[in-house]
Amino acid sequence: VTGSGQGRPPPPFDRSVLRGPTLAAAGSLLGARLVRDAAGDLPRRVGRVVEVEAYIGVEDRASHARMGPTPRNHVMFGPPGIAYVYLVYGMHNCLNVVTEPESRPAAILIRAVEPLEGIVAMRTARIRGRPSRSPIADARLAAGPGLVCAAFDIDRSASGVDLCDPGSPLRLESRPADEAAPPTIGTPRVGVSYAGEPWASVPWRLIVAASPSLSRPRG
DNA sequence: GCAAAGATTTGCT
DNA sequence: GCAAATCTTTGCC
Repeated sequence: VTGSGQGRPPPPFDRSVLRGPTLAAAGSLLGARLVRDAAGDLPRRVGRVVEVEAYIGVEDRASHARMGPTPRNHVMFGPPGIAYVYLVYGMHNCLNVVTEPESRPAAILIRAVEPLEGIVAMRTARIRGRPSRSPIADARLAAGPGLVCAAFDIDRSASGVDLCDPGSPLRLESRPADEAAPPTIGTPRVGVSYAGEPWASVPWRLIVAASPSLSRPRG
């Protein structure tokens, strides 16, 4: 029905892209939107994906899938488009998007998003339960894998959620058609030196180079 | 059954 | 620049 306000909602992220090669999917994910629907007092939160990391196959010694299916990582061995959320260092949650066909374990870690909507809600979620001293700049609200989950209220209960389902309160949406694909570059992944070579050095961290919301270590 | 390290973030030296 | 916070998962006995 035309003229009835918003028009039809944006399409969810294309699952067939996620079913394909993980590095290509990771490139397509840059510029996409991470969306958390409004809930209670909190309005809708939207962020533009600007930093991701690929973890591909059991042979990738940096991947949680390297030891085969376990209670923690079994989602990685399932169908593409599903969220894999884990707890790291006993305190930070990290959000991944499962890729490639079922039984082939691979995932893309969402390392940083640029806040677009619901910035107040993101700041509220970041500060909740901790007396923050210095103020947080808008662009830095989700500038790291643990911070993305904190700003969007994502924890392990979201593991298994279908991020390509338009009805999911937490989901991915495609980059708007009127927005150009951002220039991107690849760099080594962060915090995986334990994996040894070549896994510690492969340039599977993809970033929107010009973004002010990249995670801290590199820019 | 226990010890060790981890796909991080923050605050202090 | 470095170490603490904090707890789950993994590896080895």
